[in-house]
Amino acid sequence: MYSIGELSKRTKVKVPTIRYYEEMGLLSEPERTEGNQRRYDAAGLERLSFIKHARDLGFSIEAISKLIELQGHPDRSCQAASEIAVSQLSDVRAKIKRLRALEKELVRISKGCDGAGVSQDCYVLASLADHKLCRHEH
Amino acid sequence: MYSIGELSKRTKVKVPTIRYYEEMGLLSEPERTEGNQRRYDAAGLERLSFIKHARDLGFSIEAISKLIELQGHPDRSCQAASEIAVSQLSDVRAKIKRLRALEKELVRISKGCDGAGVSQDCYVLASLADHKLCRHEH
DNA sequence: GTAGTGTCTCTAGTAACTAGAGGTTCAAGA
DNA sequence: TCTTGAACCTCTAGTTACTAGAGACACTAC
Ligand SMILES: [Zn+2]
Ligand SMILES: [Zn+2]
Ligand SMILES: [Zn+2]
Ligand SMILES: [Zn+2]
Repeated sequence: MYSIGELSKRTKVKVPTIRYYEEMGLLSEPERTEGNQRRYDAAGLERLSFIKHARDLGFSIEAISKLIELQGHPDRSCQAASEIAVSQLSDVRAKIKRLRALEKELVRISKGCDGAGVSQDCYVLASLADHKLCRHEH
Repeated sequence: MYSIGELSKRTKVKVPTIRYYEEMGLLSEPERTEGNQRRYDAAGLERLSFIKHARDLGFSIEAISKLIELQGHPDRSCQAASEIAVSQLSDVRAKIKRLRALEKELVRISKGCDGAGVSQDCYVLASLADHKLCRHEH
């Protein structure tokens, strides 16, 4: 049996976050000591590792909820899991695309100013004031 | 003079967001009609366009505050502006890096499951349960 | 038995908005 | 001039995924 602090050390998930996951329904309520402290078993540890891994990969709490629900029903179709993964991938790709556009623009903007001048002539400020100076869509 | 709705149309910033920017101190309080409605002049429109553009480029409200402050003092050094732009660029690059790592992993994960199977054998669920299946750092 | 650390619940704060309630003002047409 | 409907007002609360802090209790080791 692990205390919440033990679990935290093993999973690198902070203690308040573990409690938060419980409140959100991702973790089922663990046993308690007579003094009301949480005690987790191996299954609890596994479940939290799953959640941590999914969070690290950018899945939302809601998506993880659905995945865990599915995990609890081994004979159900995994179509939902596949859809969640695909949608997560396309989210990530959309974000990358947007960030690359921003990157290009920001490179131009920061190249245009070395910080040695004066606010009035600053290329950074001028660029923000006028989208027409932009070379790319964003 | 523009009403808040006019301003919203011209800048594509939603009405409640304009009020929010005012509350955050990004926009100075505009004149009001006798009936207490906001009326903006050309300077207000310009200011909001600046904010919108900076937000589109991912700058935080706090960063934009500093940039606007600088804009109000044309003879000050623009070093701060340069630093803000550089730091924004490196933020964006860090995010891209992380997302690319996630993308690789998610490609592997979603390729491993077409949704036709059953939860018990699902590669998506197995991958989330076991980081050792991962091919990349993330 | 006591000290010190860990744990408990509860509230509030973070970023940047967004939604809704309940009420007032404006502009245009009859 | 009157009316009607859209736009506007303030205020509160909700969103996401936590994080921080207060004040009190539990556990472990010496
Ligand atoms: Zn400059
Ligand atoms: Zn631009
Ligand atoms: Zn599957
Ligand atoms: Zn992994």
